[in-house]
Amino acid sequence: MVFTMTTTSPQGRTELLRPDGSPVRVLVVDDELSITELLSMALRYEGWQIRSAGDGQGAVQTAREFRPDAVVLDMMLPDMDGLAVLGRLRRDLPDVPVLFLTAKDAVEDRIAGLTAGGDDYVTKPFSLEEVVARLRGLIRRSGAADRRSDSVLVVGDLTLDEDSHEVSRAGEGIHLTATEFELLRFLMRNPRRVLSKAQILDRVWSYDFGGQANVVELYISYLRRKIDAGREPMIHTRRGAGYLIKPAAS
Amino acid sequence: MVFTMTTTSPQGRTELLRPDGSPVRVLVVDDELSITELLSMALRYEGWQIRSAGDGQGAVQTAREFRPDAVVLDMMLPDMDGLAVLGRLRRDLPDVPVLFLTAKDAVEDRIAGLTAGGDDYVTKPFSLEEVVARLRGLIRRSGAADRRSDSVLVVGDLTLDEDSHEVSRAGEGIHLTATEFELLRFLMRNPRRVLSKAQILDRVWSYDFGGQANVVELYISYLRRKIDAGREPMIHTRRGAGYLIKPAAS
DNA sequence: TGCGTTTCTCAGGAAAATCACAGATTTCCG
DNA sequence: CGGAAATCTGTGATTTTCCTGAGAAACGCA
Repeated sequence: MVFTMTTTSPQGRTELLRPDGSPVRVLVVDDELSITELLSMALRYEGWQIRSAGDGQGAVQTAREFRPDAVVLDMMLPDMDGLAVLGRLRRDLPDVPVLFLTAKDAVEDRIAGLTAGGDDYVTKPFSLEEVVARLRGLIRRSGAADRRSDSVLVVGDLTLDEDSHEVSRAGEGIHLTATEFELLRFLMRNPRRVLSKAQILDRVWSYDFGGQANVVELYISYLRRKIDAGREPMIHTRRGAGYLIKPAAS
Repeated sequence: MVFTMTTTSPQGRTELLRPDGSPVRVLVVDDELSITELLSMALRYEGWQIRSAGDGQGAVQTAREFRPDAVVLDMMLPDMDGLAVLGRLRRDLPDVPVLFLTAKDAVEDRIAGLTAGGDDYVTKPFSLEEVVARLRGLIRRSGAADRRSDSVLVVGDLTLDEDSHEVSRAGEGIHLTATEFELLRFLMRNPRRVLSKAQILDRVWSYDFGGQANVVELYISYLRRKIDAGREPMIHTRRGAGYLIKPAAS
């Protein structure tokens, strides 16, 4: 199936659509309600259609009739092993890409071989930006074989490549740390739109982050040094509201 | 049949296509479900169309109607000998190339005779990179005999010949061990793209590897000594994300 | 069998990234 | 202009991630 990119979202964001123009469908499987709720909300915000399940049984059943374009699957389910669920899912939907959720320390053993099939995983606790980015990648790549990968975000003379993790402004390469990269990606995916510190914290930092809220200020400061240094600034503060990024020209 | 190479895959990777533009078809035959699953997933990711069978009977039957462009065949099947299956397959598809899967300790001379006919084999446990590479080779050669050049990967002044296993940078030959070669091949097949340690491990090491994840770091270190030694580095670390290779120029 | 090569584990150390804290600076508003 | 609130940023502690030397074990080959 070929997914297309359009910029017709009400937010003015780029979003993925199925060939018939209907929204992408994602199935979320996790036994913790708080996680499925969190993910459902974040993914709906992407304009996707979400269905969720709390166990393997439900997952297989829902998948059969919902026919999702991608699945987010917790490896630790009450009724069956993540791999068993995967097997059943694959029987009905042979090509559906799967994003696994796994505990930080359980990573190495059972994930073996899974990323080789084009699937991917994130460790708990994750950040929503990470999940969304990985899902977008999976969905994009699962599409028919003949489309250019549109993995580059552009705002003014600033570009960010999600595949190579390369960032450059006015042609000049810029090195960013992992957190800086995710923050900039979030900003660039929402250009000209004010994002509150709370929103940023919720999206870019993992859901169990317990630190001081001013990390956002700190990382905005880091980004400015690297992105805006000496140039016309692109990152702006809206005092009392948040931050936004926009092309330097306007 | 002549297969053509295009670079239009969503990953920006080179991929094989049949003359009519339809995907290459591969039949996977193994009695262990986990193996057929693993291979199916990995080969689908190459953009190929996969069908699998769990025994000789099913293999012959599936082959008859699926008409694959290549077959991956475990020599150890429950119902019939690998040779018998081969014979039957050849009756319907005289020219289809076969990649044999064999146990490490299996008698090699039996295989040796078979591979003389343009077939090939890998021993279990295998790495996916190896299987994919061999299959690509078989399919390519079964098509037209005269597109040797396609077996050379080039990134900047670094070249790697998948047929002769020769590697050179700036014209200077470099000796690599088997593992180093496979790692470099994987990197070079995905230039300018960040590959996580998990992806690399899943692809380059055999599916039953149970060791420490830092072998990847170790072999990256080895490669750097040989590839980047003294020169402008081509292998880059994206801390917290993975590694990527790109031409020294940019 | 014996020797050189290759693969891999282990562990120390270096480097980088993350973040808390607090003082400096800016903005807003009366 | 003055003060309060909000934001910015320098410093350094802590944690995470990565690199690589040394050596053990497995392998390949004569």
